[in-house]
Amino acid sequence: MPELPEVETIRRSLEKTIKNLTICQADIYLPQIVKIPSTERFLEQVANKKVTGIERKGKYLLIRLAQNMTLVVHFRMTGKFICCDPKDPVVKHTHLVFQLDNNSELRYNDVRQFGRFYLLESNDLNQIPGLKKMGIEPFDACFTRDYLKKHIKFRRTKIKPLLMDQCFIAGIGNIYADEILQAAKIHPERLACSLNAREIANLYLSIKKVLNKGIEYNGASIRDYVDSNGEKGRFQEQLAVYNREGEPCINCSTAIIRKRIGGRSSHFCPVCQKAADK
DNA sequence: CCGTAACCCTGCGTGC
DNA sequence: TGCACGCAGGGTTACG
Repeated sequence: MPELPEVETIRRSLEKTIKNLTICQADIYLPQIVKIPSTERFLEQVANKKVTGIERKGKYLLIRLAQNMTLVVHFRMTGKFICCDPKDPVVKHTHLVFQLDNNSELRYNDVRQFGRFYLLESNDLNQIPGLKKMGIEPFDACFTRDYLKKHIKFRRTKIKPLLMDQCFIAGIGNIYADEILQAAKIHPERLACSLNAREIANLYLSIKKVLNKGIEYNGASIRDYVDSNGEKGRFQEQLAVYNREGEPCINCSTAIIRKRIGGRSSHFCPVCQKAADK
């Protein structure tokens, strides 16, 4: 499930493999993957476009093309790119194929079919609601401890769902939210407005530290995430709480709890991450 | 503003 | 061996 560190890893690998290549043509095998424009216009407009750069905003990947066009990709749960030889067998769940001018192919594979593609003029990206409403980038210079403090103070929601709210901060999903709260020693059900200055400072540092570590380890390969060269990440070996229900806490050996919070399964240490008194 | 739930979809684990 | 079922998960949308 590509979150910020996984998408950043994909971005970096694509920068090496497809930047400055030209897309000769594309084939769509699952039309619903392409949200904007129609499949016909998509195929027509993407053909013969040079890839000029690859950027990331939150969990979105932005493939910049010639003539001021941008191909936007959201991987959701199981989407991935595969760079390969055209002769390589087309594996199951391949929904989109781009033929490149160096006789290679970039294939989009997505078991759950939740991922989405958009092809737009670069100044029209606000047509994608998730980009228009996107919150601050955790590595933006404007994201400071004071910024976090200011925006957290009046929110009467639980801290974990807030961390995962893409309108609040961009790029944090279920895995990294659990890991960030563990690092900050904050219970996921604490109300955001109840955090004191010390806790907000810890949370701020933990957001940066955990996301940076995720990038450093090339993302987490839970289930079957791989980058566009088929490389697995190693962050899953560093997880302190996620997917560790019943296993001992790395600090105090207490069994890690799993609980549904805000409709998502959440993992935390009941001792290190104390709940607020009711 | 906040919480809950449905929806999209397939693979996998479980129970029979 | 195999079927039926429920669950997982991100983001969007609907509703109270």
